[in-house]
Amino acid sequence: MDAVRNGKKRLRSTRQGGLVRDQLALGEAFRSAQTVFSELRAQGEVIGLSTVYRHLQSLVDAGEADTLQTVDGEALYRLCGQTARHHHHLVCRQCGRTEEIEGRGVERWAEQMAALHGFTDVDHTVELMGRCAECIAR
Amino acid sequence: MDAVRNGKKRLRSTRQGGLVRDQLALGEAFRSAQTVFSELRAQGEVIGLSTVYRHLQSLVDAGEADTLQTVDGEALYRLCGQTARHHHHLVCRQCGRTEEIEGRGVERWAEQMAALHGFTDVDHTVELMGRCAECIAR
DNA sequence: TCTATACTGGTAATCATTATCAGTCACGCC
DNA sequence: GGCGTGACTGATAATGATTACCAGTATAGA
Repeated sequence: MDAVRNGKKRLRSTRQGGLVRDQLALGEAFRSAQTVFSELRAQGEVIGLSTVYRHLQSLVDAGEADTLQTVDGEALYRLCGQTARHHHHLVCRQCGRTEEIEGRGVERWAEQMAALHGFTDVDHTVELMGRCAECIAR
Repeated sequence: MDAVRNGKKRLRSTRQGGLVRDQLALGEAFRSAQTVFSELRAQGEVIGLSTVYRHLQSLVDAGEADTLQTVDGEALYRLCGQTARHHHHLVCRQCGRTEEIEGRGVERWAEQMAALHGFTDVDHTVELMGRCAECIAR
């Protein structure tokens, strides 16, 4: 980790921070740090890979971006709906299109399971991946 | 990947294959490939890291082991209940104890969500992590 | 026993991510 | 507007898990 970014220290707004955020804002789909970095560089922007990672992490910490892991362990990011509410994702594994879905059902189920086995402090990871209507049509 | 291990080729039973399997059979908790490797080496067994990875992967392919990813992208393995049935896990993040849980509820929910958004071929990742009763008592 | 070939394991290569650290720049203050 | 502090930047090295290579070995059937 890299010092405390969300502690008392005040944050600065920088060109690079804006770049990362804007780039992420461009699409609906989840993108990896490497991808965002390449895209920015391809546009001729001057920015470092570390910086991209840092800003993505900051966005996640601030609750402004969502993150999830691919099966091969790569982290993907995307700007989060203003929804501070807890939610899950239904991701198209072909085009990356993502639907935010609400999971009251799962939440309840998770709680039940936890209680049933005497667990507490239970977090849950729930992601759905499939093929969206458009990709099927194609 | 490393050639096709579950194709037509017949499999051989080897000392190393047994070692990996036995080691995994020792505990209830999920363990990483690196851990299994270290444990075996610590016991004085002669085995290579590549081999451990290969056998763990084979076990997963054969449906004899379960695998899941930690938040930092490390793959964990454990022998699977004979249950060929689809199931999920409730893992204690402190001691690693794991309960296999059945998720008819989630399955249904996942299907509903998929249908609702026009997705098909939907896979789901559902893992619960918390603290088990014993760890809380301590 | 003999042979074909699946399996092994040390080592090098990948690849995403993180740590370092000197240089830069934003921002509050005078 | 000029200054100083320290947060931010980014090139590079390091890390750590996993995979690819490949020559040598051992298994199972003939």
